[in-house]
Amino acid sequence: MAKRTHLQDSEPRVQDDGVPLEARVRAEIIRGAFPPAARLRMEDLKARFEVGFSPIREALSRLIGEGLVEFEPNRGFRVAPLSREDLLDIALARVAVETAALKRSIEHGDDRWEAGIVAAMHQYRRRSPIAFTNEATLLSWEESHDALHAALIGACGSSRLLALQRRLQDQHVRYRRLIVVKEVAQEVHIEEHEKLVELALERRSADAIAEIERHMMITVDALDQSSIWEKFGETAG
Amino acid sequence: MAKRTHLQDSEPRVQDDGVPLEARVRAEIIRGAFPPAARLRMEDLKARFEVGFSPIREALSRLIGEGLVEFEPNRGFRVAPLSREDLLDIALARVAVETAALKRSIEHGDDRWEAGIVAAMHQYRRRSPIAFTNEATLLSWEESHDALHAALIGACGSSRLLALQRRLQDQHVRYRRLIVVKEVAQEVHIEEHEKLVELALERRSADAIAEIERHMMITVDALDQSSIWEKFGETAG
DNA sequence: AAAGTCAATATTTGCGAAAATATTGTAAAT
DNA sequence: ATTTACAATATTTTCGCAAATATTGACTTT
Repeated sequence: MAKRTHLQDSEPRVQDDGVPLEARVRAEIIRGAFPPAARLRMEDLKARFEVGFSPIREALSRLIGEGLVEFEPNRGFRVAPLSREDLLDIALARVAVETAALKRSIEHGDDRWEAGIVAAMHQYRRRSPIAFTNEATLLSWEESHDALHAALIGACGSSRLLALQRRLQDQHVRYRRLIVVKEVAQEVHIEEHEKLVELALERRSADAIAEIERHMMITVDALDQSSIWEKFGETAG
Repeated sequence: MAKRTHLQDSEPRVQDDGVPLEARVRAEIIRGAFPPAARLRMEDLKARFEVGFSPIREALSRLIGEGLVEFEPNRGFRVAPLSREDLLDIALARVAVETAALKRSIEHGDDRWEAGIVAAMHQYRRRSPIAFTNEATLLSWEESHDALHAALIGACGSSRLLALQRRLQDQHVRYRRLIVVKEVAQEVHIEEHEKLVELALERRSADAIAEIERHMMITVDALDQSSIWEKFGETAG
């Protein structure tokens, strides 16, 4: 008889089919369904996603490239760990990618680009609630927030810069989800984006870039003020 | 730490086998062993690399994230296609990543960083031959060239920027291999790098960045002067 | 005790058959 | 001649077992 090792029965089976397995696993990781650095045992995943070994290994292999999963030969896959240092690295890389892309967008963007930003900003404002009562509200807000950032660089004309921004943002979201978002003062957050949008539309490249650099530290600061890093055994250097 | 107190009596085949399959496939693709956009049939790869389906699919899945392979569900994998537009995109993204990393390196680099650059420049100069008579000469030159670029940004302090640079460089190399490198005037090429090294060591950030931006167009220009794009059916807009 | 040995167990990795899906080729209908 | 239908073929994709490797634990030796 197979011996029961440790069951990970906290989360029920994920069923959403028709969606590629890779997307499903990615969503689970970003959502934080697995603890950071958790081992991803094949048997567990097989049961959870109700597929065989091959598709799972393939999906995880893809997610390595997205920075969400790590791999060591013969020792399997694990969720990418979280640390303050890593978050700083993400913020750094995002600044590099996103400022370059924004600069180009500001140079080349037409009125369609402008309209996209205005629309995204509107939706983001509308979806910023007083409080996050349920998960749907949070997800809706997050989606509009990320869409605004995407709209701002939408005219950069580089598929690679766009893809990199998306990838780094996914990695960033894992950290954002660690804080009870209540802690993020909504008014201030909205104002920052309004400022950023304004600068972009006025084609004030340098100022917009400076704003992004500042903006990217929000998550770092918020997490520093919580006591999250201690939980991960981080020395927070 | 895996301790090996008693040796295995038969040392396994160390030839190709010690190298992970992913690295072998990547090398083949970068080398141009498969034509751009070529379909990668499972049976073919299985025969070529002498492994089963699973390891191949896994390796290819990883290479998607490196931008060397494309995938379409139920239609399999293919080598990432090449085009002038794509090369411009790579150059663009490289400028974004590499200038950000170089700027930070110049700000934070210590004498160890400087020494690394000087050493890399020396080796690069030594390995630049009058003519590329055989493949080994080419590979040796390429390695030293890429190592110099890595050394320049080595003190940027961001593992993500370093990884991105490496990844984009791999993609870039596929294009560089298209030209008979003879066409690249060696003296000019060396001089450009000497200039770049000089500016970096003198901590002239803005000038060094401008030099990189200019430098990144070399491959584009060289390929434009050849008639490569027509071969790919490119309109070369 | 502490460290080493070795068997028992757990887990990952590779393999090829079989299922699922796409592509091609042929013939009938418009 | 062009399109449609459908069978025949080719290819991808999944699955579970078996092999390879890592981990655990009980037992011996120093």
